[in-house]
Amino acid sequence: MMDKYRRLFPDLEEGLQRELEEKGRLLSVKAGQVLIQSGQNIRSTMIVLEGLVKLYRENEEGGEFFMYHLHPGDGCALSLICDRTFRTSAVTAKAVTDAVLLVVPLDETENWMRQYRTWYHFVVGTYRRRYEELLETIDHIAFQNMDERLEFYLRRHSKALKTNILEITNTQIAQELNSSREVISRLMKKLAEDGKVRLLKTGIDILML
Amino acid sequence: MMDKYRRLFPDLEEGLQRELEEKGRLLSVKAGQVLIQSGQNIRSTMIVLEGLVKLYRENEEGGEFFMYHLHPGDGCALSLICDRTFRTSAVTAKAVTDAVLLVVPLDETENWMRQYRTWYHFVVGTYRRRYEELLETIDHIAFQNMDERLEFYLRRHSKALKTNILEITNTQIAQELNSSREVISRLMKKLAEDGKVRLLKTGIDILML
DNA sequence: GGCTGGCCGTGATAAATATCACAGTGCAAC
DNA sequence: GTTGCACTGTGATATTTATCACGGCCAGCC
Repeated sequence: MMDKYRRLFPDLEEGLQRELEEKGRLLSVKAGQVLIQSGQNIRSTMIVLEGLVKLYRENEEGGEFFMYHLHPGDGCALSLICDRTFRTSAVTAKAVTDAVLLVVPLDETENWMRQYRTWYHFVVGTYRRRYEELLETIDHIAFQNMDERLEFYLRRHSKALKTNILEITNTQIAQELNSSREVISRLMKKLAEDGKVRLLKTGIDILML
Repeated sequence: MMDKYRRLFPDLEEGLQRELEEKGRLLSVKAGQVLIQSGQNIRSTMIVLEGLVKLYRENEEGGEFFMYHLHPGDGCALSLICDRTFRTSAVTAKAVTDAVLLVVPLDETENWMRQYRTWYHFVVGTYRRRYEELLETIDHIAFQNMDERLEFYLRRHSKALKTNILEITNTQIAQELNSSREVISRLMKKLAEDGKVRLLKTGIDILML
C-alpha cells in the first residue's frame, strides 16, 4: 500500500518519504462516510490515496452546497482551517466512493514545511488549486443560471467519477446546488430534449462532454 | 515609514525584518488604482501597510463580483495564484483608499518560508483567512436573498472603512453584488423604512450595526 | 441660461426559481 | 398482495430578481 505514494508523489525526498510512512496513519473509509464534520477541532490533515472525497458547505437550516472533489493525491486545504472558532455553518467532507486516506498530525507538517521542499510545494499547490476551485464555484453561483450550473455539475461529476453514467438522484443534485428537486427535474428534461443527457431508469447518461 | 512593520508585525525575527526592508519595495497608490488585473503574470506578492484594497472577480461580460477587503497587515493570497494559466475570467485588486503597499519578489518568499517561523505563520494565516472569507462569501450567494446580502455588504464595508457613512452609489453596489441598480434602489428603500439605514443626499448612513 | 451626463426612484412587465399539491412508478418488507 | 417509501413528473402559483421605460434631480460646462 505504501507504494501508492510513489505513483502519486514520485519526487518525494527520501527523508520525507520515511516520515510519511512513520508518522502517517492509513485510514480506510466506506462510501458515504463523513470524514470531517462541522467545526470539529481537527489536529491532523489528510491526503487522499484512493477513492473520491467531496467537500461541501452547510448552513444552519440544513442546506448544503457542493464545493469540490478531492482526488487521489489531493490534500485537504481545510484541515489547516478547521482548528478555529467556527460559526454555526461549517464544512463537511464525505467519501463518495470507498476511499483510503493518509492521516498526518499537524504538529509534524509544520516542520516538514521547512525541511522538505517537495512538501512545501505540495502544500502551496494544494492551497492554490482549492482556492481556484472555490473561485470557479463562485463564478458559477454568481454569474450563471441554474441550467448552466446543472450542466457544469454533471460534467464535473462525470469527470471526477470517470464515468458517463451518474447514479445520482435529482433530489441529491438539488441539495448540492441548493435548489429544489422540481427545478432540477424540469431542467433535466430540457437537457434530455437537447440531447445533452439520456435519462435512464436509474441514473443519468451524460452525452455532452 | 519602515516602522509601520513594528506596529503591524510586532514579533518579526530580526533577520526577517532586515530582509523585508532590503528586498521589499514600498509602493504608494491612489484610491481607485488597479493593482492586479486579469491573469497578469505576477512575480511578486504584496502586503498592505496603509489604506484599504478590495478584491473582486470578473467574468467575460464585464460583470464583477466583490470578494473581500485587504486591510493593513494583510497579504495577498492571490499573488501566489496569479502566476498560472488563467481563463477568461480573473481576479482584480483595486485600491479603495489611497494606500501603501510593500511589494516582495516571490523568489525571496520561498526561502523565508523555511527560514522564518513568523513568515510561515503569516503566509498560512493569510491563506486561512482569505479562504474563510471566500467561504463566507459563498454562503451568502448560495443561501441568502438579495436583501440579506445587501445588509451584509453594508455592514462589511462600513466596518472595513471604519465609518457609518458610506459614500457609495447604488449603481456601484449593484455591480459588486452582481445585481441591478433598480433592485438595490428598492431594497435600500426598504432598509430605510425599517430604520436600518438613513439615505443621505450623497451616501448612506448605516444605523443597524 | 440651456445642454449633458450621471445618478436616483418607480411602475410595468418578464424571466428565473421556489413552493405546493397531487399522481405515478418501482421496489423492498411484511 | 398490499403497504410503505423514496424517487419522479407536472401543473398551478408565489416569490424573487432582472429588465424596460420613463421622468426627475443635480452638477459641470459651453
